[in-house]
Amino acid sequence: MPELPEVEVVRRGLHDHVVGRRIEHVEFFGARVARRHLPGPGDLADRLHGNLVHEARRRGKYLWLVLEAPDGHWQGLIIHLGMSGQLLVEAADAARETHLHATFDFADDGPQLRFVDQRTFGGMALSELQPGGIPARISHIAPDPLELAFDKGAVIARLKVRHTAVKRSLLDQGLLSGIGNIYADEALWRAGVHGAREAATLSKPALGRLIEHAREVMLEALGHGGTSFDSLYVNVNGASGYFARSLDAYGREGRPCRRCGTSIRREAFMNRSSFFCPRCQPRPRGAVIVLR
DNA sequence: CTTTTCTCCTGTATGC
DNA sequence: TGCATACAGGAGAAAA
Repeated sequence: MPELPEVEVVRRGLHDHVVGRRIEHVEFFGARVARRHLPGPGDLADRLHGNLVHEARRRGKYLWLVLEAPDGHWQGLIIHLGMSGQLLVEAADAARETHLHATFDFADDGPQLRFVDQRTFGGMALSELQPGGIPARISHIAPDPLELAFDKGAVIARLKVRHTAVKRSLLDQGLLSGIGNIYADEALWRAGVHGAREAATLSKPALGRLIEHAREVMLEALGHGGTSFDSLYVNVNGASGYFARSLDAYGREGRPCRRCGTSIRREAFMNRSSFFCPRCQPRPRGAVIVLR
């Protein structure tokens, strides 16, 4: 499940292996991955032909390649990995993956870029670039906590008027981006806050600490190459990250809390699993937020 | 406007 | 062994 650290690892792979190269030929297998490009995959492939890759950028869980078309027009190719998307750099004659959706060949003798996605929640789309360099199509995605543009005070102010669960707010990519289910649970565990707490009921300092924990846990995960539970998340060379062994809450149901020894619990929340320590993260009194 | 629910997808695990 | 069901969950559309 690629979240910010995992996507950043992939971005660095694109920087190392794709930036500076000219796209020669793109092929899509099926229409699903290019579904957000309304004219269809054939049109998208045509529009990518001959583009020079200037940069690989990221905001939250979104990646984009900064491209210069043959006519001098600059544009962004947005790539989202969804749940199980992978970008792999491989020799053109390497064996075809089962869920291969796209191949990019370049105008050099170097390796191919492939998009492989089992669940096909991922996708690609072209977008104009706004003055700040952010693609217009993801202008609704808020800055992530690792960006210079991230304004912690502004995020705290918006959380203070949110009448919904604080975990739901952490997952809201329009409020702050990059956090998914794993790092939300980790940040909440570190902060000692139950995810069902109404965001507005937390003090500003407590909200600030929560955001800081989210930032720190994602930075640590990045330092370990990201979190992998299986072969679904890998870097462009197909290797897994090893932060999973450092997780304190996510996936640790029934195992002792590393802080107090209490058994970690798992509960369904927002149609997802939430892992928390019932002692360090007490359920909000009065339970204003409905769990389902 | 804010908040919640539904839907997309397929491999893996589990129960009967 | 086979079949049904639950689960993993990001994000956008639609509904409330």
